[in-house]
Amino acid sequence: MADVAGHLAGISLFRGLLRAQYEELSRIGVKRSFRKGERIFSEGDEGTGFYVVCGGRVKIFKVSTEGKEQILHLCGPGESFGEVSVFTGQGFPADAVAALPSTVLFFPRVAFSSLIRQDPALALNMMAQLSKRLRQFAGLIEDLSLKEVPGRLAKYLLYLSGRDGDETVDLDVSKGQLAALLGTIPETLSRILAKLNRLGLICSRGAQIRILDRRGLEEIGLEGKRLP
Amino acid sequence: MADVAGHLAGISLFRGLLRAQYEELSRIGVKRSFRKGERIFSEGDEGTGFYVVCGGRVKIFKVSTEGKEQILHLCGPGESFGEVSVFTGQGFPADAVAALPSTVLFFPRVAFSSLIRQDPALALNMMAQLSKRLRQFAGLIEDLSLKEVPGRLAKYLLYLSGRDGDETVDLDVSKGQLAALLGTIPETLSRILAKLNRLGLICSRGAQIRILDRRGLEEIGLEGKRLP
DNA sequence: AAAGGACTTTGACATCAGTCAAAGGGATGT
DNA sequence: ACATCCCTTTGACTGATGTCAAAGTCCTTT
Repeated sequence: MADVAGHLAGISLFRGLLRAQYEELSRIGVKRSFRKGERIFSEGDEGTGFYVVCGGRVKIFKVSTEGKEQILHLCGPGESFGEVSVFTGQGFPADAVAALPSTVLFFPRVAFSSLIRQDPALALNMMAQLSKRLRQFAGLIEDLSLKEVPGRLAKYLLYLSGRDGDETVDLDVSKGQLAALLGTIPETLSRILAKLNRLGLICSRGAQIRILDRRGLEEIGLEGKRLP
Repeated sequence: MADVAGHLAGISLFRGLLRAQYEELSRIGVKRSFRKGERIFSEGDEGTGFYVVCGGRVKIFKVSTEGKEQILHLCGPGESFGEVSVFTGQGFPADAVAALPSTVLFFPRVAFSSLIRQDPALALNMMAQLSKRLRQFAGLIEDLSLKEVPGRLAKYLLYLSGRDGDETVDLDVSKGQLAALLGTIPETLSRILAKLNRLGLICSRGAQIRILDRRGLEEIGLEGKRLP
């Protein structure tokens, strides 16, 4: 229990709450562990609550009838998922699988609802979380509909390097998963990485990618320039 | 004022509030009118509040550098938009334009925030609204990434006919706008409509479309079947 | 009724990206 | 060290969809 309460402090969804709320949260939160690849829920399952990632990584995704996968979000420690079904009462809108060995906290819907009713700060944090995800989804829609794959990849590389401020970025997911994140397939991703290498925009060796021409990537990822 | 208060009762975001809250809402809400095509806000504009549509229709969309447009949502009477920037404090994530002559209520951010802090019912309604939009966006991402245009169109036609329960549906948007909603262009939409006609799945005359083979549309829109 | 303009349709074409197949490379476990 | 498996890369090909251009249709305005 003390362990659970410790986690709560570092989770943005639970920032700035009253002491009593933390105790209540750690009382209703249930810790669950999943092996890599293990399924947490499936699209359409009844949403009996939502989750917060403690450790590992959880993949939220959709699958087509032909088996192609589109990742909606990769949730790392401190991030929540499955909130949507708490507030709409329908089934989960997507699948969730542990992309790495993962530990999560599960908060049952009813108990959490009554908690959120009592604490405006918790409600506002939740609205901020939902809004953030909505903004991210709007960006993904924009990318899928209005950018070509090279543009999406360039933007993603800039995003990764922006976090570190570094010229060398490490892909934190396999290339197959990166393809699913960018709305394409591994073969296409591989070809475009090769092309960016040839053009001297990047220098990639395995999961390590050195950015050689940031401006060039910006033209492709942000300004819609096409590859020659 | 009485007029404004009258509107509030029928808006799902404001359902089930205390009488005092309605009065407060009608006090802080500002009515604004827009001509057809008039811009309400642009992506990146500072979000000083959010909107509720009273009459008309508001288009929320993204535009690519080449000018292609992807509609995120068409907001009709009773629907809200621009909420995201209330809770994240960043600029609006997309553009908003009146698709028809429209009247909206504007709720300034700060005043609304304090209101939501006082009334858990309003907070829960807002979370439900955000969740609903999130679910819709997840569906759009799925469609854009995992379905081809015929599938998206078939699904949309089924959606329209489901509302009426009727075999004949009327497109409530121009075909150009429908294309932007489905993530394609008018030429492609036109060709696919022609193909569905040829195959005997529908019979379209202008904006009127009669569904001749519902099962066939379901195979295309829901099961990923390809057109011959 | 005529004229103008916007929306829609059709055709020819280019191209991006997915499919299928096979080879290459790297990690893991025996 | 070796074998196996999985991920990744490359090649040849196909197909869906966007681009460009022109013709057609509908609606509004004069």
